[in-house]
Order: sequence, then structure tokens, then C-alpha cells
Amino acid sequence: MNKMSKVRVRFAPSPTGYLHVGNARTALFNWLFARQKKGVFILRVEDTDIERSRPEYYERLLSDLRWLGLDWDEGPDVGGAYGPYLQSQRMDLYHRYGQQLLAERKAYYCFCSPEELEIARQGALAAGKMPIYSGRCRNISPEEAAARVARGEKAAVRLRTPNQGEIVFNDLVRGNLCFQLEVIGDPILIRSNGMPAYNYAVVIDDHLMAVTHVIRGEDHISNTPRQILVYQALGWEAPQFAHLAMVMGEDNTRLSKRHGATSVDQFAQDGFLPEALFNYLALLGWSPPEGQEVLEPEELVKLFDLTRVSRSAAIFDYQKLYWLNRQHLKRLSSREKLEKALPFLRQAGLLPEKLTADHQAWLERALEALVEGVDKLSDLAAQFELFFTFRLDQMDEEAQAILKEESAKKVIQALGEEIDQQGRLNFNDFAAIVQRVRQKTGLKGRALFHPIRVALTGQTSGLELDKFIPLIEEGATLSWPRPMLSCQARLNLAQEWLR
RNA sequence: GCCCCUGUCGUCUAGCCAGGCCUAGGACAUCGCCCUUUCAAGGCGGCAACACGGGUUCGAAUCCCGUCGGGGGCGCCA
Repeated sequence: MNKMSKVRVRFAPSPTGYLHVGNARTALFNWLFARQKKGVFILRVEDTDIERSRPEYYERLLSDLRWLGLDWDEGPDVGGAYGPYLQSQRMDLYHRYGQQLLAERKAYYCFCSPEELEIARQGALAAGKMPIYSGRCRNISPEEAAARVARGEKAAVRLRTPNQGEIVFNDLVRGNLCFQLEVIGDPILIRSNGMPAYNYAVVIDDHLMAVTHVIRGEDHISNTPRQILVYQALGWEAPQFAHLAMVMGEDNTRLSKRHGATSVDQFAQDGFLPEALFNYLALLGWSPPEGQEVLEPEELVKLFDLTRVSRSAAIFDYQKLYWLNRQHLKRLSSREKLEKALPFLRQAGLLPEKLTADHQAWLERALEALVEGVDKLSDLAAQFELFFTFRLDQMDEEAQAILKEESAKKVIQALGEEIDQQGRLNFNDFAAIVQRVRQKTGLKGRALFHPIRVALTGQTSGLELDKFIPLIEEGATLSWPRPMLSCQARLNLAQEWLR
């Protein structure tokens, strides 16, 4: 490869399902590498599996990638000088080179049926050998083969591979990798239905798209020698390869739905910030030189380095993702917090159709307090609902017990007197009132705060009271689908409940 | 079964290539303390790992061999 040439990498998913975080990580590493090298990131869609490819998955793929913050310089939707970027539109290319290889006798027609191949495969497996194609059709003369094809007989095209020697390549992550040719049979290039096989199409496309680095999952390691054989047959130079370790679930099996959310859109729906998932995925199998952990995409682009990618599989840790999500949530401005939270709040049905400026200002302050204690945006609704729900008849036993304490009654009594005098409370008022209640009752700490909390919220835990109280005081003056009660109203109900 | 990759705290990892700076560092989780006159957040601290066995060497987490464990591949899927 020409060292001067511009870095060109690609992400080549097949539209056969939702974007899995494992694949998203592969896309991310490619993207980071491209951006950091000021190269080109290509999106190519491998839709040659007619059985499983679906248009809706294609759309979803693009939107999931965009949500994550990845953009591509060339791709099926944005075009580019090396297109088309949909494999299904590149059939003539695959056939052209297929014909060339056939003419050069580097490839040959294979008339074996899938059924007989399957039987041979099972047999080899049972005998404890690598199932390798027998090469039965290798020596059918080109004339005979051509005649049979002309007659309409189904045929696949196979690459004629040497059966001795070895293929060595340097993996950017793992170093030198070596494969004996004995364990590699003649791979199918073009299937009998005319569609190219993966190991063939990927070579044609990568070469024609001038891809310089192939960064992909470890599950492709053993495909690599087959692909190199195709490069050699075509007289092309192979790109550099880098194989990333797999992403696993807690039980060390490949991450799957059983382990929880695994598709990118699920994380979006659960209220993870794209930059948090981005950050987490980058740290899964790669580490920055100075150990920084909370990083924005731009910082990651600067720091990324393929040589610091780890070679062993990594377990997806939801706890750490939560933590990173909290870190990124905190970094948002009030306005951004509101923007991000709005859909989740709307979903809970607690917002009026139209938000006034007062609503917005109030919401920004409320969110500022609420976001602190939340792992993901979808947890917000339950917390938010506490502003509106005040049901003393539904308190849990612990809360009831707290209210029923003798000292609690004193606290509530004193608090009631203060509030009646004061009217609407702001932040400072509340602090002063608590101070006076404390003096009156001689109580402090838990004995003081717990009853106040329960009397005002019906809950034993939640937002800090000095944040919560001013919020409900002000919120009570705004209109909501469900009313928000003021302190005074709440306290009255609490006193009633105690009688 | 065969081929390939891989193995540092529960988890993600630093250190390994250029052996002594490692009584192995950081982060998440966990536990304890402090702070806030509650919870959470935050601050501080604790617990916790070089898979095992052989070499090489004055000296090995680092180099070599083997064993065991984990993963991937072995398709007319990608």
C-alpha cells in the first residue's frame, strides 16, 4: 500500500436486523480512525442476502448510525466517486471480474448441489476434519463447463486456490497471523443464483473503493486468508487489516438480547445520550494513553490510536455505561437537558400541550435538580411524577411510621404554623423556616427532615427538600394536566391525615 | 473434531513490544467514613488481579515452551 495515500475505511453492515452495539463499535472505531487520520469514512451496505435483507432495516441502520454521531463521506445516500454503495447495485462488477478469473482459469464453475456439499461437510465434521471442498469440479474442462452453463445448468463459481503453502498477513491489532493453505478449500465467489459471496464481494468492493484499512470484528479473522487469495488471483494489493475483539455479555457469551438492550435504537429509547454510548463503546477495547475516561467525540478523535486497541474480548458493562451517561448528562446545559428530557416527559403525559416561557424556565430548574440522580432519561418520568402525585393514603409502611411518631407530629405542627404565616416559600424562606421549626421542636437531622419530607411528598426519599420545595411552590402557580399542590395544601392534607 | 485468536482486581483496562521504576496504576461496581441538619450527588479511604506449570535470567506481569480456561471460524450468511 502506498503510504502517502489517503486513509479510506469503511463500515459495511448488512441490513438484516437492527444495529447491534457490537457492530456499532466497529463502525465507531472505523470512524474514529478515519477522522483522526483525516481520511474518508465510507458506508457500504451489503445487501446481497436476498433472504434476510430488508429495506426498513436499511433505513434504520442509517438513522441509528446518525444518532450515534457518525457521519460518512461516501455512502448510498450521500453518493461518492466510488459508488454505487449498495452491493445489490454492483452486480455487473462482480460478474465482470468473475468472468476474468474464469477466463484466466483462476476460477472454475462448480456444479455440485448445496445438498451434496452439505452431506460432505457433515461427513468431514464427523470424521474430525476441517470440512473443505473436495475440488470435484476443479478439472472439468472450460469447454464442458461452458456448455453445461449454456444448457442452463446451475453453477457456482469457485476460486482455484493453491493447496500448499501459507498465507501470512500483519494484523494491526494482533501482529503476524499465519494460515496453512491446507485448511482452506476453494471458496465460492459467485453463488449459483448469481449473487456474489461475501468473501468475494468484499474484496472487489474494498479494492474498487480504494479502501486502505479494513477494521472489523474478530469473527472475520479466518475469512481474511480467503480474501487475500482473491486479491492475489486478481493481482491486487490487499489493504491493511485490523481485527477487533468481540463484545460479550456478563456470562461471557456473545452479547445478545438476553443480556438486555443490545441494539442502538434501544439505548436511544432508554434515554442514553448518544455521546455517552459513543464514549462507552470507544472505551470498550481501547484506552487513551493517559487514562481519561469521560470524553467527548472530538476528544476521542484526537486520542484514538489503533495500536492501543486490546486483543481480548470485552464484557459489556451496563453499570459503567450508566455512570458515563450520568457524567454526560451533567455536562449538558439547562437548555440541552430540557431538550433531551422533553420527549420522555411528554410520554409520561404530565406536560401541557403548549409550554409557556414560565413552564420552560420552571422545567429547566426542575430538570437541573432531577437529572442529578438519574442513570438514564427514561428514569426521569417516575421522578417527575412525584411533583404531581401526593397520595398519603398510598404511603408505604415506612412512611406512615415516620409520620406517626410523636416527634413527627411536633415537627408538622410547627411547620404548619410557620407556613401559614409565611405564604409562598422561596429557597431562603424554607431554610429559615426549617431553622425555626428546629428551635421550636429541638429536633434535628433525620428526626427533623424525614417527617417534613414525608408530610410534603408522601415518600421517604427523593429530591433534596431545599430544591423540591421551592419548585412545587412555584410549580403550583403554573397550569398542568394534573395539578401540582403547594406546600400549604400538602401540609393541610398531612395534618388531616394525622387526625 | 480441526484451524485461528485470546487470558492482569467482579467488570473495563494501564503496564508487556524495548525484563528491574510494579510491595502492579486508574475507572465502574462494592464496602466504610466525611460533607449536605434525610436520600442521592460529591470528597476521602478500604477490599480486590498478573490463569497454572516449567524454563531463560542476577532479576519475569513483561521473553520462550507446555497445560488449562474463554472466544471465534470451519456455508451457494455477512
